[in-house]
Amino acid sequence: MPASAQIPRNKSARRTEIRRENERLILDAAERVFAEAGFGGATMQLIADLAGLPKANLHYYFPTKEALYRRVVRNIFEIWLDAASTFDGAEDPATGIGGYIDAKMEISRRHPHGSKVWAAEVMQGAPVIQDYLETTLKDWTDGRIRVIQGWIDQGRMAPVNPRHLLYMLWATTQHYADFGHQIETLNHGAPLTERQWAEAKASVKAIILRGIGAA
Amino acid sequence: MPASAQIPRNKSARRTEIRRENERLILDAAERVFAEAGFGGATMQLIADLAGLPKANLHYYFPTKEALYRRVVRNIFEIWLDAASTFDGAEDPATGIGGYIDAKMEISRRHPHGSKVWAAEVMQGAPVIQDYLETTLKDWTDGRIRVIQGWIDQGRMAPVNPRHLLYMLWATTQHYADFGHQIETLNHGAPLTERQWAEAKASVKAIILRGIGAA
DNA sequence: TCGTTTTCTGACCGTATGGTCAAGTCACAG
DNA sequence: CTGTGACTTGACCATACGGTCAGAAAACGA
Repeated sequence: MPASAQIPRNKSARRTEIRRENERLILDAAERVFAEAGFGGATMQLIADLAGLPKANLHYYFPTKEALYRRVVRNIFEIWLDAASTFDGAEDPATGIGGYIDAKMEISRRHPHGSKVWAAEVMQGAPVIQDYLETTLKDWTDGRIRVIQGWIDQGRMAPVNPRHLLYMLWATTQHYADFGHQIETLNHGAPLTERQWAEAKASVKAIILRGIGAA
Repeated sequence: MPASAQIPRNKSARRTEIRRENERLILDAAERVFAEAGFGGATMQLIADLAGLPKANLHYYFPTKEALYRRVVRNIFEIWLDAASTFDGAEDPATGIGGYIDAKMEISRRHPHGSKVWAAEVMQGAPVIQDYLETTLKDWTDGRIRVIQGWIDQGRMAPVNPRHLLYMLWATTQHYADFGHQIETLNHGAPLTERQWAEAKASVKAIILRGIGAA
């Protein structure tokens, strides 16, 4: 049993690995470039350089610039939807909404590029993900509105408009990603520290939870 | 005194008029195209078509695409700063912050394109207006934080972090412009009605003012 | 080792875009 | 009416970009 042999568990494990690794490199680079330059301002050459691959290689894995962009947007949308689960298990608004704020703030912190790509896509009229807005997002929103309305009916929180509450949650949490550069500039040009992120989360939760009478 | 004479108050009033009118046409078209396609995706040809002028004429009034873009961004920044005045005259937080919310919501409604251009610019790291962030915006922010801190010290509102309160105000109000398309999609594809805008404003004010203990 | 399939890549192409220019047209002062 | 200078515009140019392709290299199964 020679130790030199590469352990190909199943057939062509190495090739699968290569493919996965390169797609990862390309998607990471693309997310960043799309975020920093927008779809129109991004160039395949720049993405290729950042990924450390020749441009032609990008077109081997992703046929067109738009296909690559689609994948980037879909990825962030899925991350975004995952955070939604926080909402579901909760019994009371303080836990459910507080947890949702924490989860979305964490996404803003961990995936600032993806967040910006999503924002830019929506701002430009969602040419690529309009169907997601009309189906998945709409269903999710309607469901969450029902949950909030339930809390209101049970007297667990003030009778606010659930839809606008949701918009406020989205706006406030995403702001820390999308306008991160502005926040950084107003923070003497330095990124928020661990402590400052905690302060931000606490502030947002404090104002909103008290604002809906669930503090 | 022949009535036919064009009343040129000062010299070459007609030419001044032509220039002003054309710059207006170009800036309006540019604001919209930059908002819908981003700086990189916008083309001078598209802006020219929308303005109803030949492309070469755009370059007569604005030497480069970037110069045109600069003007668009500066314009929205000035509108944005004007709304800030609402903050100043107020004695108590309910009036000051409530008025600021109204003013910024109104800007989101009246200038959705400009708002998006501004957002995209900041998201991309503010390559054009970085100096504004570091000077004007920073000064304004510091001043307003002092005002809010004053209210807190006087016991007129809860001791929230003034900076994060400001961020929340910006985020929430701009959301109605920047994510207007998403909001419209979730509103059965229709723009918000007069009544719905009023509801939005009222909801935002209710939650925030109660959230800071100024309701 | 050998043939097959997948991955890699430099060179190339057609097009679209920002910008230029020279020859016009028009406003207007004298 | 005429000269001057501001405005207009179709035609043009250089460049950059998305995308293609043919052939080399590497991985793989037998």
